Amino acid sequence: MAGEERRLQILRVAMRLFSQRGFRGTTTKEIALAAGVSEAMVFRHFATKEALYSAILDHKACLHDEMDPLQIVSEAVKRKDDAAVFEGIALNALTQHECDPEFQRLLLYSALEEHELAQMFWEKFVRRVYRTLGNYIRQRQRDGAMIDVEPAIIIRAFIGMIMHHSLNNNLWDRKQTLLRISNQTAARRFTRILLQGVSMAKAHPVVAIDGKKHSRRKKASK
Amino acid sequence: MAGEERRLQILRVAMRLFSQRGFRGTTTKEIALAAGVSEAMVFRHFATKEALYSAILDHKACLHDEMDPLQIVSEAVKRKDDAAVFEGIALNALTQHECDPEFQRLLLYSALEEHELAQMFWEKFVRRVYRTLGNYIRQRQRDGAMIDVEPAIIIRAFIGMIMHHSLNNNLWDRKQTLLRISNQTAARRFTRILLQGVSMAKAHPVVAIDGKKHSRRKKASK
DNA sequence: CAGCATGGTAAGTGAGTACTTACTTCGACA
DNA sequence: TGTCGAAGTAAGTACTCACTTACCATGCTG
Repeated sequence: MAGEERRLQILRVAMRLFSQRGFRGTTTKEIALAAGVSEAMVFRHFATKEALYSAILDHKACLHDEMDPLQIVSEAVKRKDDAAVFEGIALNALTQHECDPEFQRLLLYSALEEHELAQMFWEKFVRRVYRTLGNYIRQRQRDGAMIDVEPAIIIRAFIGMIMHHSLNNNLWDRKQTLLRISNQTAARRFTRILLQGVSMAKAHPVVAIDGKKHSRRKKASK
Repeated sequence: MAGEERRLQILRVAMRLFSQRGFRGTTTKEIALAAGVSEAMVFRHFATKEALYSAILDHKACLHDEMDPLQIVSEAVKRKDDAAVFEGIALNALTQHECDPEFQRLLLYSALEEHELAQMFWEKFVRRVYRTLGNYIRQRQRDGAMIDVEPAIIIRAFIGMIMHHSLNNNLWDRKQTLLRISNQTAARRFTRILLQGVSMAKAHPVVAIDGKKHSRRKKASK
């Protein structure tokens, strides 16, 4: 097998094992075995185990580098179609997490182990999401379409729903015993809750036991 | 130092180290050193490293066992004061995560490493939250106070906001550069978004569980 | 005082672990 | 055909790991 080809193969195998067992939990021998070569070959292609790990995170991270999450919904952004914007982002994220559950595990491991490349991913990717999506939200607030709270809070609530749902599906509750819905449905429902939650609609009436309505304290905020 | 006392001391030290570096990333020698005893003492109190780990998770988990998250807001539940119910739960969780960031890390590590006790925690604690909070939500749906979607979705959205926010604060963005708000504010804002998001208000007429009539988008004009 | 339970340690042990070295195989091509 | 370089390996090396053994010290009790 040619050099570059083998290198990639080892990389892929290692990626799988690292994501399953973490950095310290995976031995170079196991990687070699799973790749069908001797341990020495692993060290011919990657100077150290650490270098192999870094190569993997680099490889993964650079895929996400190019991707601007708002680009995929740029049409909807232009139309100011909030539902399409948020649903698009949600569906895209959920689908990606579903197709590549390795990545989430890898990222979590590296965050826990405080690997610098996890932080790099955060700086580059997450920060950009907060910036670009934040800009969009600010725009919509100026339009009078959304309540005037710090955009970062709205983003955190939204990303929280999505990430937590993904985390549930491929870490905690893989059988989906607590909640089994399609990504489409999840994206639609979460978006609906978020958008109605930040819309300008007046505070919702709370129906009490006696059936009387007493409006909740004037928009608790501030 | 007396036996039981030493045992607890080793447990606490190990808890700290395991939460920082994970199970495989922590050596028994380090634990002994940090506890100021010889390695042999660790093994006098805990048969194996695994047993020590289990003792820790047990210790932590049993604290959470007794705690019913709805109990803390039982007054509000009786009054059917949704805002107080959800805000109380959120604030309680956020505060706990802030006081004891070790626990979240420990739980994440053990979930990634597929330790059975992480699953036990999930089964016992999370499942109960979904059950009891689900019952409350169903009640409120019958009252006509909340939209008729699967309660688990609402719960997932809510817990997602909270957990993700905590995870941000003590794993990804400890300096809180992206969003720095008090737990009170976070609880209030998240609750507001959720409750308005699931209220019967007509802000976003997304009819159709069946998906027939998608007449959202009406604010394009602005 | 002997006996012994309790709290403690120094110095191992064998099984890994990351990484190295010295060697073989084999196809391309001058 | 000879040789050169790249793909590949078996068998180390030096070290770390969880766990053990054999022993010490103190103080309590009959």
